[in-house]
Amino acid sequence: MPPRTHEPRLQLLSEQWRERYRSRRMADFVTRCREKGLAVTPQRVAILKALLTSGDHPSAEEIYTKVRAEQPMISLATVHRTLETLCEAGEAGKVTLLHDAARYDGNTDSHHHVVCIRCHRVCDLEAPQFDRLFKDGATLGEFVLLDCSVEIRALCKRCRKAAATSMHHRDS
Amino acid sequence: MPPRTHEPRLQLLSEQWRERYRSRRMADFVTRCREKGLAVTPQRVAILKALLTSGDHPSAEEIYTKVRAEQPMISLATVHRTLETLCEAGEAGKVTLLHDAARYDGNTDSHHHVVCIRCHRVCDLEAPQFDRLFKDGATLGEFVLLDCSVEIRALCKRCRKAAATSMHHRDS
DNA sequence: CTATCAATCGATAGCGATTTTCACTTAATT
DNA sequence: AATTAAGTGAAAATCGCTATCGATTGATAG
Repeated sequence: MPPRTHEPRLQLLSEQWRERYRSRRMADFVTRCREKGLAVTPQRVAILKALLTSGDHPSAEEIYTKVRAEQPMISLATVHRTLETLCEAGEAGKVTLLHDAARYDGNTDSHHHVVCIRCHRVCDLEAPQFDRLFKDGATLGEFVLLDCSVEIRALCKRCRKAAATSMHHRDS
Repeated sequence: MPPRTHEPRLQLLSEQWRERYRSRRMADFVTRCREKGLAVTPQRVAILKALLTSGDHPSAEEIYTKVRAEQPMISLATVHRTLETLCEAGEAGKVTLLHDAARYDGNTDSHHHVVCIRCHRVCDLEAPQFDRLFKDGATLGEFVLLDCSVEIRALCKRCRKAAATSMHHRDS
Protein backbone atom coordinates (compact mmCIF):
# COMPACT_ATOMS: atom_id res chain seq x y z
CA MET A 1 0.00 0.00 0.00
CA PRO A 2 1.39 3.41 -0.85
CA PRO A 3 1.70 5.65 2.21
CA ARG A 4 -0.88 8.39 2.50
CA THR A 5 -0.59 11.69 4.17
CA HIS A 6 -4.19 11.54 5.36
CA GLU A 7 -4.79 7.88 5.99
CA PRO A 8 -8.12 8.11 7.79
CA ARG A 9 -8.72 6.18 10.92
CA LEU A 10 -11.60 3.74 10.97
CA GLN A 11 -12.21 1.82 14.11
CA LEU A 12 -14.92 -0.51 15.33
CA LEU A 13 -16.30 0.47 18.73
CA SER A 14 -14.93 -1.79 21.44
CA GLU A 15 -16.94 -3.90 23.83
CA GLN A 16 -15.57 -1.98 26.81
CA TRP A 17 -16.64 1.31 25.33
CA ARG A 18 -20.10 -0.08 24.71
CA GLU A 19 -20.34 -1.39 28.26
CA ARG A 20 -19.40 1.93 29.85
CA TYR A 21 -21.72 3.77 27.52
CA ARG A 22 -24.60 1.48 28.37
CA SER A 23 -24.18 1.96 32.14
CA ARG A 24 -24.08 5.70 31.80
CA ARG A 25 -27.18 5.84 29.60
CA MET A 26 -29.22 3.55 31.82
CA ALA A 27 -28.20 5.40 34.96
CA ASP A 28 -29.34 8.71 33.55
CA PHE A 29 -32.47 7.52 31.83
CA VAL A 30 -34.97 8.37 34.55
CA THR A 31 -33.56 11.86 34.99
CA ARG A 32 -33.60 12.57 31.30
CA CYS A 33 -37.16 11.33 30.93
CA ARG A 34 -38.29 13.65 33.68
CA GLU A 35 -36.56 16.56 32.00
CA LYS A 36 -38.39 15.78 28.81
CA GLY A 37 -41.75 15.09 30.41
CA LEU A 38 -41.69 11.44 29.45
CA ALA A 39 -43.22 8.86 31.74
CA VAL A 40 -40.79 6.20 32.90
CA THR A 41 -42.53 2.91 32.31
CA PRO A 42 -41.07 -0.56 32.79
CA GLN A 43 -41.59 -1.14 29.06
CA ARG A 44 -39.48 1.87 28.13
CA VAL A 45 -36.72 0.93 30.50
CA ALA A 46 -36.70 -2.63 29.20
CA ILE A 47 -36.65 -1.49 25.59
CA LEU A 48 -33.82 0.97 26.08
CA LYS A 49 -31.89 -1.70 27.93
CA ALA A 50 -32.45 -4.19 25.14
CA LEU A 51 -31.32 -1.59 22.63
CA LEU A 52 -28.16 -0.75 24.53
CA THR A 53 -27.20 -4.36 25.12
CA SER A 54 -27.59 -5.20 21.46
CA GLY A 55 -24.29 -4.98 19.69
CA ASP A 56 -26.08 -5.00 16.38
CA HIS A 57 -28.84 -2.66 15.28
CA PRO A 58 -32.02 -4.49 15.99
CA SER A 59 -35.39 -4.22 14.31
CA ALA A 60 -38.58 -3.76 16.31
CA GLU A 61 -39.20 -7.49 16.01
CA GLU A 62 -35.80 -8.36 17.49
CA ILE A 63 -36.28 -5.96 20.39
CA TYR A 64 -39.72 -7.47 20.93
CA THR A 65 -38.24 -10.95 21.25
CA LYS A 66 -35.55 -9.75 23.62
CA VAL A 67 -37.85 -7.70 25.82
CA ARG A 68 -40.42 -10.44 26.24
CA ALA A 69 -37.99 -12.26 28.51
CA GLU A 70 -38.63 -9.52 31.08
CA GLN A 71 -42.02 -8.25 30.02
CA PRO A 72 -43.95 -11.22 28.67
CA MET A 73 -47.14 -9.23 28.19
CA ILE A 74 -45.66 -6.43 26.10
CA SER A 75 -47.17 -5.96 22.68
CA LEU A 76 -45.33 -5.46 19.44
CA ALA A 77 -47.19 -2.19 18.90
CA THR A 78 -45.71 -0.87 22.12
CA VAL A 79 -42.25 -1.81 20.96
CA HIS A 80 -42.72 0.11 17.73
CA ARG A 81 -44.27 3.04 19.55
CA THR A 82 -41.56 3.14 22.18
CA LEU A 83 -38.68 2.91 19.74
CA GLU A 84 -40.14 5.87 17.86
CA THR A 85 -40.63 7.74 21.12
CA LEU A 86 -37.04 7.12 22.15
CA CYS A 87 -35.86 8.42 18.80
CA GLU A 88 -37.92 11.56 19.11
CA ALA A 89 -36.59 12.10 22.60
CA GLY A 90 -33.04 11.73 21.36
CA GLU A 91 -32.54 8.56 23.40
CA ALA A 92 -32.04 6.39 20.34
CA GLY A 93 -31.51 6.76 16.63
CA LYS A 94 -32.85 5.18 13.52
CA VAL A 95 -30.16 3.64 11.37
CA THR A 96 -32.46 3.74 8.41
CA LEU A 97 -33.62 7.28 7.93
CA LEU A 98 -35.20 6.46 4.58
CA HIS A 99 -36.89 3.21 5.24
CA ASP A 100 -40.59 3.82 4.68
CA ALA A 101 -40.21 2.96 1.03
CA ALA A 102 -37.36 1.76 -1.13
CA ARG A 103 -35.64 4.59 -2.96
CA TYR A 104 -33.92 4.04 -6.27
CA ASP A 105 -31.10 5.77 -8.01
CA GLY A 106 -30.32 5.80 -11.71
CA ASN A 107 -26.72 6.78 -11.10
CA THR A 108 -24.67 3.61 -10.93
CA ASP A 109 -21.35 5.39 -10.41
CA SER A 110 -20.02 5.45 -6.87
CA HIS A 111 -21.36 8.52 -5.16
CA HIS A 112 -22.90 9.81 -1.96
CA HIS A 113 -26.05 11.46 -0.71
CA VAL A 114 -27.35 14.47 1.14
CA VAL A 115 -30.65 13.68 2.82
CA CYS A 116 -33.03 16.21 4.29
CA ILE A 117 -34.00 14.81 7.68
CA ARG A 118 -37.42 16.40 7.46
CA CYS A 119 -38.76 15.88 3.94
CA HIS A 120 -36.39 13.04 3.05
CA ARG A 121 -35.33 14.60 -0.22
CA VAL A 122 -32.04 13.19 -1.45
CA CYS A 123 -29.34 14.82 -3.60
CA ASP A 124 -26.34 13.17 -5.18
CA LEU A 125 -22.95 14.21 -4.06
CA GLU A 126 -19.40 13.70 -5.09
CA ALA A 127 -16.77 13.29 -2.41
CA PRO A 128 -13.74 11.63 -3.93
CA GLN A 129 -11.76 11.72 -0.72
CA PHE A 130 -13.97 9.03 0.80
CA ASP A 131 -13.47 6.56 -2.00
CA ARG A 132 -9.77 6.25 -1.34
CA LEU A 133 -10.58 4.18 1.74
CA PHE A 134 -11.81 1.28 -0.29
CA LYS A 135 -8.90 0.22 -2.43
CA ASP A 136 -8.50 -3.49 -3.12
CA GLY A 137 -9.77 -5.43 -0.14
CA ALA A 138 -9.33 -3.07 2.74
CA THR A 139 -10.56 -4.74 5.92
CA LEU A 140 -11.92 -3.76 9.28
CA GLY A 141 -12.17 -6.48 11.89
CA GLU A 142 -13.87 -9.35 10.21
CA PHE A 143 -15.28 -7.21 7.40
CA VAL A 144 -13.90 -6.91 3.90
CA LEU A 145 -14.80 -3.40 2.82
CA LEU A 146 -16.38 -2.93 -0.57
CA ASP A 147 -17.36 0.69 -0.86
CA CYS A 148 -19.07 3.33 1.15
CA SER A 149 -22.04 5.55 0.89
CA VAL A 150 -21.86 8.71 2.89
CA GLU A 151 -25.24 9.87 3.98
CA ILE A 152 -25.10 13.47 5.04
CA ARG A 153 -28.04 14.48 7.16
CA ALA A 154 -29.08 18.00 6.42
CA LEU A 155 -32.00 20.41 6.26
CA CYS A 156 -33.05 21.78 2.90
CA LYS A 157 -34.02 25.40 2.54
CA ARG A 158 -37.74 24.78 2.58
CA CYS A 159 -37.62 22.55 5.64
CA ARG A 160 -35.32 24.91 7.49
CA LYS A 161 -37.98 27.60 7.19
CA ALA A 162 -40.79 25.25 8.06
CA ALA A 163 -38.91 23.90 11.07
CA ALA A 164 -38.22 27.40 12.31
CA THR A 165 -41.91 28.31 12.41
CA SER A 166 -43.59 25.10 13.55
CA MET A 167 -41.18 23.19 15.71
CA HIS A 168 -43.89 21.18 17.37
CA HIS A 169 -46.10 18.42 16.01
CA ARG A 170 -45.31 18.25 12.34
CA ASP A 171 -44.91 14.91 10.69
CA SER A 172 -41.32 14.16 9.89
CA MET B 1 -24.21 33.59 1.83
CA PRO B 2 -22.40 31.96 4.78
CA PRO B 3 -18.75 32.92 5.03
CA ARG B 4 -16.85 29.76 4.31
CA THR B 5 -13.38 29.48 5.66
CA HIS B 6 -12.83 26.08 4.18
CA GLU B 7 -15.22 24.22 1.95
CA PRO B 8 -14.46 20.53 2.09
CA ARG B 9 -14.32 18.60 -1.13
CA LEU B 10 -18.01 17.88 -1.21
CA GLN B 11 -19.83 18.75 -4.34
CA LEU B 12 -23.38 18.28 -5.53
CA LEU B 13 -23.55 16.74 -8.96
CA SER B 14 -24.32 19.41 -11.52
CA GLU B 15 -27.27 19.47 -13.84
CA GLN B 16 -24.97 19.33 -16.87
CA TRP B 17 -23.26 16.24 -15.56
CA ARG B 18 -26.61 14.63 -14.93
CA GLU B 19 -27.80 15.50 -18.41
CA ARG B 20 -24.77 14.03 -20.13
CA TYR B 21 -24.95 10.96 -17.93
CA ARG B 22 -28.61 10.46 -18.73
CA SER B 23 -28.05 10.67 -22.49
CA ARG B 24 -25.25 8.17 -22.35
CA ARG B 25 -27.19 5.67 -20.24
CA MET B 26 -30.31 5.89 -22.38
CA ALA B 27 -28.33 5.57 -25.57
CA ASP B 28 -26.65 2.39 -24.37
CA PHE B 29 -29.65 0.84 -22.68
CA VAL B 30 -30.79 -1.34 -25.55
CA THR B 31 -27.29 -2.69 -26.13
CA ARG B 32 -26.76 -3.47 -22.48
CA CYS B 33 -30.12 -5.19 -22.17
CA ARG B 34 -29.25 -7.42 -25.10
CA GLU B 35 -25.93 -8.29 -23.48
CA LYS B 36 -27.74 -9.29 -20.32
CA GLY B 37 -30.58 -11.09 -22.04
CA LEU B 38 -33.17 -8.62 -20.83
CA ALA B 39 -36.10 -7.78 -23.05
CA VAL B 40 -36.34 -4.13 -23.96
CA THR B 41 -39.91 -3.23 -23.22
CA PRO B 42 -41.44 0.25 -23.43
CA GLN B 43 -42.14 0.01 -19.70
CA ARG B 44 -38.49 -0.61 -18.88
CA VAL B 45 -37.34 2.19 -21.12
CA ALA B 46 -39.88 4.57 -19.60
CA ILE B 47 -38.94 3.58 -16.06
CA LEU B 48 -35.22 3.99 -16.63
CA LYS B 49 -35.87 7.34 -18.25
CA ALA B 50 -38.02 8.45 -15.33
CA LEU B 51 -35.30 7.35 -12.95
CA LEU B 52 -32.56 9.19 -14.83
CA THR B 53 -34.56 12.37 -15.20
CA SER B 54 -35.34 12.46 -11.50
CA GLY B 55 -32.88 14.62 -9.70
CA ASP B 56 -34.03 13.11 -6.44
CA HIS B 57 -34.18 9.45 -5.57
CA PRO B 58 -37.70 8.42 -6.22
CA SER B 59 -39.77 5.69 -4.64
CA ALA B 60 -41.67 3.18 -6.73
CA GLU B 61 -44.79 5.26 -6.22
CA GLU B 62 -43.13 8.40 -7.57
CA ILE B 63 -41.78 6.59 -10.60
CA TYR B 64 -45.26 5.18 -11.14
CA THR B 65 -46.78 8.65 -11.22
CA LYS B 66 -44.12 9.92 -13.58
CA VAL B 67 -44.25 6.97 -15.95
CA ARG B 68 -48.02 7.04 -16.28
CA ALA B 69 -47.71 10.19 -18.36
CA GLU B 70 -46.22 8.01 -21.11
CA GLN B 71 -47.63 4.62 -20.19
CA PRO B 72 -51.07 5.22 -18.72
CA MET B 73 -51.85 1.51 -18.44
CA ILE B 74 -48.75 0.49 -16.52
CA SER B 75 -49.36 -1.11 -13.14
CA LEU B 76 -47.63 -0.33 -9.88
CA ALA B 77 -46.55 -3.96 -9.63
CA THR B 78 -44.68 -3.62 -12.88
CA VAL B 79 -42.91 -0.55 -11.59
CA HIS B 80 -41.78 -2.40 -8.47
CA ARG B 81 -40.76 -5.40 -10.50
CA THR B 82 -38.90 -3.36 -13.07
CA LEU B 83 -37.02 -1.27 -10.55
CA GLU B 84 -35.83 -4.48 -8.88
CA THR B 85 -34.91 -5.91 -12.27
CA LEU B 86 -32.92 -2.81 -13.16
CA CYS B 87 -31.06 -3.04 -9.85
CA GLU B 88 -30.21 -6.68 -10.41
CA ALA B 89 -28.99 -5.87 -13.88
CA GLY B 90 -26.78 -3.12 -12.50
CA GLU B 91 -28.77 -0.46 -14.34
CA ALA B 92 -29.93 1.22 -11.15
CA GLY B 93 -29.20 1.13 -7.45
CA LYS B 94 -31.18 1.07 -4.27
CA VAL B 95 -30.38 3.97 -1.99
CA THR B 96 -31.75 2.11 1.00
CA LEU B 97 -29.89 -1.13 1.51
CA LEU B 98 -31.56 -1.80 4.86
CA HIS B 99 -35.10 -0.90 4.19
CA ASP B 100 -37.15 -4.03 4.87
CA ALA B 101 -37.57 -3.08 8.50
CA ALA B 102 -36.58 -0.04 10.55
CA ARG B 103 -33.34 -0.57 12.45
CA TYR B 104 -32.62 1.26 15.69
CA ASP B 105 -29.47 2.24 17.47
CA GLY B 106 -29.02 2.99 21.14
CA ASN B 107 -25.82 4.92 20.52
CA THR B 108 -26.76 8.57 20.17
CA ASP B 109 -23.19 9.79 19.69
CA SER B 110 -22.21 10.59 16.14
CA HIS B 111 -20.83 7.45 14.57
CA HIS B 112 -20.85 5.37 11.45
CA HIS B 113 -21.75 1.89 10.27
CA VAL B 114 -20.34 -1.10 8.51
CA VAL B 115 -23.11 -3.09 6.86
CA CYS B 116 -22.77 -6.58 5.48
CA ILE B 117 -24.44 -6.47 2.08
CA ARG B 118 -25.47 -10.09 2.37
CA CYS B 119 -26.78 -10.66 5.91
CA HIS B 120 -27.40 -6.98 6.69
CA ARG B 121 -25.56 -7.14 9.99
CA VAL B 122 -24.47 -3.69 11.14
CA CYS B 123 -21.48 -2.70 13.28
CA ASP B 124 -20.73 0.66 14.81
CA LEU B 125 -17.68 2.46 13.70
CA GLU B 126 -15.72 5.47 14.73
CA ALA B 127 -14.20 7.73 12.10
CA PRO B 128 -13.57 11.12 13.63
CA GLN B 129 -12.04 12.57 10.48
CA PHE B 130 -15.44 12.64 8.79
CA ASP B 131 -17.03 14.66 11.52
CA ARG B 132 -14.73 17.60 10.88
CA LEU B 133 -16.74 18.34 7.77
CA PHE B 134 -19.80 19.24 9.77
CA LYS B 135 -18.73 21.98 12.11
CA ASP B 136 -21.04 24.90 12.76
CA GLY B 137 -23.51 25.15 9.93
CA ALA B 138 -21.53 23.97 6.95
CA THR B 139 -23.66 24.22 3.83
CA LEU B 140 -23.84 22.59 0.46
CA GLY B 141 -26.09 24.24 -2.08
CA GLU B 142 -29.37 24.84 -0.33
CA PHE B 143 -28.63 22.29 2.41
CA VAL B 144 -27.45 23.08 5.91
CA LEU B 145 -25.38 20.09 6.90
CA LEU B 146 -26.01 18.53 10.28
CA ASP B 147 -23.89 15.43 10.46
CA CYS B 148 -23.06 12.45 8.39
CA SER B 149 -23.41 8.76 8.64
CA VAL B 150 -20.96 6.79 6.60
CA GLU B 151 -22.38 3.47 5.58
CA ILE B 152 -19.59 1.17 4.56
CA ARG B 153 -20.77 -1.74 2.50
CA ALA B 154 -18.80 -4.83 3.33
CA LEU B 155 -18.89 -8.59 3.60
CA CYS B 156 -18.57 -10.20 7.01
CA LYS B 157 -16.46 -13.30 7.48
CA ARG B 158 -19.36 -15.70 7.50
CA CYS B 159 -20.93 -14.23 4.38
CA ARG B 160 -17.64 -14.11 2.55
CA LYS B 161 -17.32 -17.85 2.96
CA ALA B 162 -20.93 -18.49 2.10
CA ALA B 163 -20.67 -16.29 -0.96
CA ALA B 164 -17.50 -18.03 -2.12
CA THR B 165 -19.03 -21.51 -2.00
CA SER B 166 -22.68 -21.07 -2.89
CA MET B 167 -22.36 -18.58 -5.71
CA HIS B 168 -21.44 -19.71 -9.18
CA HIS B 169 -20.19 -16.59 -10.85
CA ARG B 170 -21.03 -13.05 -10.06
CA ASP B 171 -20.61 -10.32 -12.64
CA SER B 172 -19.98 -6.89 -11.22
C1' DC C 1 -44.34 -10.94 -42.79
C1' DT C 2 -46.10 -14.36 -39.79
C1' DA C 3 -46.14 -18.33 -36.55
C1' DT C 4 -44.28 -19.92 -32.33
C1' DC C 5 -42.62 -19.86 -27.68
C1' DA C 6 -40.97 -17.81 -23.72
C1' DA C 7 -40.63 -13.65 -21.21
C1' DT C 8 -43.17 -9.91 -19.50
C1' DC C 9 -47.29 -7.45 -18.14
C1' DG C 10 -51.67 -5.90 -15.56
C1' DA C 11 -54.98 -6.89 -12.08
C1' DT C 12 -55.66 -8.55 -7.80
C1' DA C 13 -55.02 -11.26 -3.74
C1' DG C 14 -51.80 -11.81 -0.10
C1' DC C 15 -48.23 -10.78 3.25
C1' DG C 16 -45.30 -8.55 6.54
C1' DA C 17 -44.17 -4.28 8.88
C1' DT C 18 -46.04 -0.48 11.04
C1' DT C 19 -49.74 2.58 12.76
C1' DT C 20 -54.16 3.66 14.56
C1' DT C 21 -58.08 3.08 17.57
C1' DC C 22 -60.09 2.52 21.86
C1' DA C 23 -61.07 0.77 26.39
C1' DC C 24 -58.30 0.02 30.20
C1' DT C 25 -53.87 0.73 33.27
C1' DT C 26 -50.32 3.20 35.23
C1' DA C 27 -47.25 7.09 36.25
C1' DA C 28 -46.75 11.85 37.78
C1' DT C 29 -48.60 15.56 40.37
C1' DT C 30 -51.29 17.58 44.07
C1' DA D 1 -54.58 8.81 48.28
C1' DA D 2 -56.97 11.29 44.54
C1' DT D 3 -56.71 13.43 40.10
C1' DT D 4 -55.23 13.75 35.56
C1' DA D 5 -52.53 12.97 31.77
C1' DA D 6 -49.93 9.61 29.54
C1' DG D 7 -49.08 4.90 28.21
C1' DT D 8 -50.47 0.19 27.14
C1' DG D 9 -52.53 -4.15 24.92
C1' DA D 10 -55.39 -6.13 21.49
C1' DA D 11 -57.34 -5.85 17.27
C1' DA D 12 -58.19 -3.70 13.06
C1' DA D 13 -56.56 -0.75 9.49
C1' DT D 14 -52.87 0.86 6.41
C1' DC D 15 -49.02 0.80 3.60
C1' DG D 16 -45.36 -0.96 0.74
C1' DC D 17 -44.24 -4.70 -1.69
C1' DT D 18 -44.57 -9.58 -3.70
C1' DA D 19 -46.79 -13.69 -5.69
C1' DT D 20 -50.07 -15.55 -8.81
C1' DC D 21 -52.25 -16.16 -13.05
C1' DG D 22 -54.31 -15.40 -17.40
C1' DA D 23 -53.39 -12.15 -21.30
C1' DT D 24 -50.08 -9.86 -24.07
C1' DT D 25 -45.83 -8.84 -26.28
C1' DG D 26 -40.96 -9.40 -27.97
C1' DA D 27 -37.56 -12.20 -30.36
C1' DT D 28 -36.53 -15.47 -33.67
C1' DA D 29 -37.12 -19.02 -37.28
C1' DG D 30 -39.17 -19.85 -41.31
